[in-house]
Amino acid sequence: MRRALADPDIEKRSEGPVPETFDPALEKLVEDIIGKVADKWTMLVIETLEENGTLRFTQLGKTVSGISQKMLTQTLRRMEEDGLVRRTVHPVIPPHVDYALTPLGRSLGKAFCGVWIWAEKHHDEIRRARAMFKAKG
Amino acid sequence: MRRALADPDIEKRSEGPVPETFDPALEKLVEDIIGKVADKWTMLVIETLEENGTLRFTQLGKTVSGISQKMLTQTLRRMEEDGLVRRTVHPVIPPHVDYALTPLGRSLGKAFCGVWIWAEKHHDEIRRARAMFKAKG
DNA sequence: ACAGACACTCTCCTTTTGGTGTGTATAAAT
DNA sequence: ATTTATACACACCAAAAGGAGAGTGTCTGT
Repeated sequence: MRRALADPDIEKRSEGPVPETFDPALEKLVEDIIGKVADKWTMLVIETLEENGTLRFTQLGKTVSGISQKMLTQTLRRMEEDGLVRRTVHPVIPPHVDYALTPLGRSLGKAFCGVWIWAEKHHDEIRRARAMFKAKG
Repeated sequence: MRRALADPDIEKRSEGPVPETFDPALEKLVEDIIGKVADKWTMLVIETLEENGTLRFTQLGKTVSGISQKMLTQTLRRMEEDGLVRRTVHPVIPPHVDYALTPLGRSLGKAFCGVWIWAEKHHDEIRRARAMFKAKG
């Protein structure tokens, strides 16, 4: 993926993860999506909803450790816009709104799973790498 | 993963991606790692190095579309610190430095692959969701 | 009459992020 | 003597991210 390089001896020996069609607009969209879904809060919200099923706003706020109200609202809105969560408003008083993952959101959760597992699996290796780096530079 | 919820009827029906030990410090480390590796530039650099193998600084700059020199240096340093890339300095003049993925970096690339594939696979669905959201709100 | 619950919104402020442009060391080439 | 190439570092500045806290509407409970 991604063209370029003025240098001739690079190129080929590629084998990108996905068979590409090299549409620059689509590429931009995909990068945009990646930029959004790879957001820390998005990932944590997905994880929380995966584990707990449907949750209300304040419950989410308590569960996603360290998130501010503002960020929670913002994250949820964007996720709703992208079709990752379904927002259900029950018109009662006091207000009752709950959030659940859509199938799309759940599929993203699975895709992320690989990264979580990677992090859990390799954190030791990373800590050692950091120590080495600090020690020798 | 992650405790809490004052609500009793939540809890259980969990089944997190990874068998946890609930060490809060480790959890923080993992979140920190996620926060760093899920960075846009990190992902793009990994992808570029995966496709092209060893590259020099300026080649990377040209290949990773839109990255500034500053961000490239910064990203590479952090990746080096975390053991994702190996930085090799050839003491010649003019300077020659090249970068390659470590096995750890390559394994992260594979983990990310799932997210890339997800994005490529579902971008249509997302576009439709966005259109719907704009239309009805 | 007043407080409380809920799901926000709005404003203010600080921190972080990231771009641009300039400087540097050194030797070879012009 | 000047230019070129390389891999940055550093300083300055604009924009974006994100936290804190107050406000809002409406009904219920005291």
